[in-house]
Amino acid sequence: MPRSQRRRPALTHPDAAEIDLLDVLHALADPTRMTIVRTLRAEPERPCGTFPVDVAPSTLTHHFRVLREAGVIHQREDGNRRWTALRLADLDGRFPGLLDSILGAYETGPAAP
Amino acid sequence: MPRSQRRRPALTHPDAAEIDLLDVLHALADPTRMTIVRTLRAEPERPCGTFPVDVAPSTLTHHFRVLREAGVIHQREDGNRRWTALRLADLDGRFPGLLDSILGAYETGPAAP
DNA sequence: ACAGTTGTACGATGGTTGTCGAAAGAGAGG
DNA sequence: CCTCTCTTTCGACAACCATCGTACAACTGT
Repeated sequence: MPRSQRRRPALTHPDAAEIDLLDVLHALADPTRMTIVRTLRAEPERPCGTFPVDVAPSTLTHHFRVLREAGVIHQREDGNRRWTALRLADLDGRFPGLLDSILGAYETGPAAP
Repeated sequence: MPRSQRRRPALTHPDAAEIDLLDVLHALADPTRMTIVRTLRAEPERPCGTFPVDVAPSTLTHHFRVLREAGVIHQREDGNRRWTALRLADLDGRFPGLLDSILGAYETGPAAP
């Protein structure tokens, strides 16, 4: 039986119209989550365990939930893996240009010493 | 003796080059602070006590410190008052277009019910 | 059936945060 | 001097958050 038919808490994603800006900002205001989002922009979809972050798996699950409940990422199940993708269209539909602006600002580089 | 010469902890503002994006995002990811910044964009400078927020004065002081240490606002003392202003030029110099993009996104309105 | 892989759930923990009230400092004005 | 206004500091509190280890569940392969 595939996971999508299991009797377990399904992956909850907010509607595009329900995405709250403050939730998005809070989700992005964390170095680990920012790394996840940046990695995800370069590649359309990617399994959970393949992100260049240095935290425990359970911590990674926590960060994915924060991003998912904020409406930043989408996760789908496929066999044993959970594929993660940016909700680019939804985010850009609700807040045009915002994600590019924030990610672009991040590329400007860290603060000077 | 004016306040600027007092023996009290001076107002510390980070250098423009030291402004960290994650700190800015975290500072803006709060409804009270977002209201402060939005109010500040409409008016160039404004005394502390005149913001349309519904929190205790000590809480307001706390939020001003978060915004100031993130480099979002500048505060100067004048007699009995503390004038607060957006660091628009510094912010836009470091992260061009970012603040407009975020505030514009906020004007898009709250999440649908 | 069995072992390996992938990711989650739970419980705990130390740190951070938003909130407030009470007290106090500093200036303006009488 | 005394009082009033504006704002801060301190101490406290509950809530939240990032982190981890352990245990577990589901799928994949042999």
